[in-house]
Amino acid sequence: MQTKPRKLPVQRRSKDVVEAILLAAGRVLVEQGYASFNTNRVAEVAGVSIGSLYQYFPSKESILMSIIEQKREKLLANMKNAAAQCVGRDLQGSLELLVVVAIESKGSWPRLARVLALAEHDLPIAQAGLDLKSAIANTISIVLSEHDIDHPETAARDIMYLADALIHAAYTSRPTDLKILRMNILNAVKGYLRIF
Amino acid sequence: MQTKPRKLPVQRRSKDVVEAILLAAGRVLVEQGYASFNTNRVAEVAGVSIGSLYQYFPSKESILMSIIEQKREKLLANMKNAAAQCVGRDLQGSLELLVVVAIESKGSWPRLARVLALAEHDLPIAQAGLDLKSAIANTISIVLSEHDIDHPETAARDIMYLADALIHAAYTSRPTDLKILRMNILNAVKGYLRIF
Amino acid sequence: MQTKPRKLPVQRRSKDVVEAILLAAGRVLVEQGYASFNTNRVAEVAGVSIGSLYQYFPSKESILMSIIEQKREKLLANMKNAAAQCVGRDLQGSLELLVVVAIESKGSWPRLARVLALAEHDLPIAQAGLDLKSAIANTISIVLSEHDIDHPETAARDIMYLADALIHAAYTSRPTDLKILRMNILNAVKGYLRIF
Amino acid sequence: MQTKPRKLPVQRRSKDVVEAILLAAGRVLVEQGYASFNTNRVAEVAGVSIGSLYQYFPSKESILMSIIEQKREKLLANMKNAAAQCVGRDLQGSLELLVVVAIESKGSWPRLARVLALAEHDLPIAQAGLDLKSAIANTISIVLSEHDIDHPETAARDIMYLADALIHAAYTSRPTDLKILRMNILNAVKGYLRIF
DNA sequence: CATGAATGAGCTTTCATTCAT
DNA sequence: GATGAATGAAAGCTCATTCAT
Repeated sequence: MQTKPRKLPVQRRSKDVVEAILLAAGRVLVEQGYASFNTNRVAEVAGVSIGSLYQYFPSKESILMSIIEQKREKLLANMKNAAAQCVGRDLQGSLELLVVVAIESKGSWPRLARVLALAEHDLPIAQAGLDLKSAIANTISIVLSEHDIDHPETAARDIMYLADALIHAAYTSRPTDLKILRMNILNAVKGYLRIF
Repeated sequence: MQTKPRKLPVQRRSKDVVEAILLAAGRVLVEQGYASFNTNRVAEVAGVSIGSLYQYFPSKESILMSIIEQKREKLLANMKNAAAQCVGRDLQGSLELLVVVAIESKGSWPRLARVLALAEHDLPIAQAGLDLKSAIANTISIVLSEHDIDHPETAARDIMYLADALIHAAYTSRPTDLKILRMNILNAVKGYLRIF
Repeated sequence: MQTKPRKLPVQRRSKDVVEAILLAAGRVLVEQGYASFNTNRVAEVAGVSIGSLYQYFPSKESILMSIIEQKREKLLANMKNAAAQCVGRDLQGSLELLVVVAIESKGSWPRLARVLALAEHDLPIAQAGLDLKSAIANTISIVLSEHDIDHPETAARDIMYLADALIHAAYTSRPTDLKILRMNILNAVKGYLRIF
Repeated sequence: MQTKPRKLPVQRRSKDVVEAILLAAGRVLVEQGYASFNTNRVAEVAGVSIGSLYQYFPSKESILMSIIEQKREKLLANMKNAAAQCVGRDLQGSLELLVVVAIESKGSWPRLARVLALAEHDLPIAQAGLDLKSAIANTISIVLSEHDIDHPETAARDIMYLADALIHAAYTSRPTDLKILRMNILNAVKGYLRIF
């Protein structure tokens, strides 16, 4: 199974098509579920012919991978940005920044995040995706190290999962007060790190 | 789509068949992934004819639901048992008990637990499964109420997700020290509840 | 494919079972349609195990054939009886008698009669059923001969179909006045035979 | 169950495929019977892949419906045409015209007509098919009204069934003299209508 | 004989992918 | 490049029939 995009979309038009496909794929995943996710549907929703879809994505799986990478790249960028702003702050302030970014990122597509997690299980390990995940964890880990947290890598990973879980829980039930959510995550993280 | 078991396995033999199917389904989910989960494969792994599978499960989805219910029923029983032992204890001691039970339950099939949690979103709402989830949350919620925790229902739900996330994170990377895992969860929970 | 009943039901109990199966088969055909007619369903509706059903009917088709034969035997008996009473009457009176019998026979299970008539084409030619059909036509044909009708065999056959068609038409739309139906059939038959 | 054609065959090629499928379906129905009618067989006989079949027909049933509609549309057109030519004629002449059309239509596929009648029993009520049936009856009914026949709707329906029955009877036995068939139907109809 | 669990061929339908236009 | 009709492997599911109990 091919999983790398068949060609890099260099031209303007190509980029639009790729973007439309990824958008449509996200919509299908969220609205119809992973089991109903199929290339014909995606192409239709994207307003693109199935032939064109295969021009840019060599397989169904490659579409999923691309979405995952896309989302992770964005998250990584945001996280790096937040980490940069952490310099000079205390740990509590730093965590706050990171949590806000996490909520903003996942919170804007909470259902998609969940479906992608399911999809990732089914995918052949895509190094690109894993590398991004590591990079994100690493970004957090560096912030933690600067405040002398033990096992910063493990802690970073745990914190990511922990935040994800609470964000998901919040968006699963109805109306979500983001302030409270932020506070809850922060408290859990601080508890985990034993900062009181 | 039918999702209720077609005939209740009353006889010994039937119970064996149903058990074999659920076991096989779990193996397929864990070893081959959600996308490869299909009735033919499950029947084959279970050593049962496809016809027999459909005698007991009216649809592919009903198998998933049954596993989820089975696992949740066991967890609920364990949780109720733990909750009973919580009477008279302080909050910290109670939480410790509950966390241990959660780790023991999910920890014995961590990968399956994860796939099921994610797969659930792809399923038509199965009231039985949801009810069990509520019942579990409720069991925790009652313990929390006895110690005057605010919003015990929300807290109970969040704690469940939080614990799941850290258990999953722990089992995803390799060797897991259960004591440390327990402590980490407990700390996060205590932080979430603002008990220091 | 086996089509003859596997054993003649000599004992009382056997007769009941056979009767129950034929009755159930008729109900299934009428209520669920030919496509939904299957041995498991018939056995269930009959309150008989699928094993027992196959004790008395070697195949699905044999059940259909048996119903057809059963109904035809009854019709044949009634027709013969009517034909006997025709002796000495004029043609018009004779036809009236036969038409009344036809209406009474088909009219008591019009929907089933229709399905069976159509289903018969799907069956391997069952000599028993065909023989009965011929016998019925023959009974009519003899009456016709006695009044010097040309081509009495063809006429007999045509009259049968003609009557069936009008009976079916009548029962397809709602409330049916049997007197009018009888008159209509009689008029058509008389027209066909050119008796005015 | 889907029953409406999935995509309208606008292009030349599509039309060919749809036509091939309907033709093949008719052949299978006639040569192998309703019970042996299945999509794989139809696709094979049509020389089309099973996938293509499902591009144009969303279900097995939709194929049946399409044949029924196709045949009825043709019959309706012929009937309307005949009815138009009836203007100014006397009743006897009008009936003759209609009977000729009926014989020509049904007579060209007598066995198929029968199987379709059986199939129709199993189909969810397809409004299109029913409407066509009504339209045909209505066409006849209008002709009858113009000659002051009582209950023209009922009479129209009865005549349709009556003619079908005699056509079927004629084609069921061997060689059929169409002139005699026409005369027989006409006589029966005239008898039914009490025109002598 | 009665039972009904078990079987598996075979049917319906879907969907990833290709390729002629 | 774009298109979308066509393909067919593969999945979901049914049901006629058998056979161990």
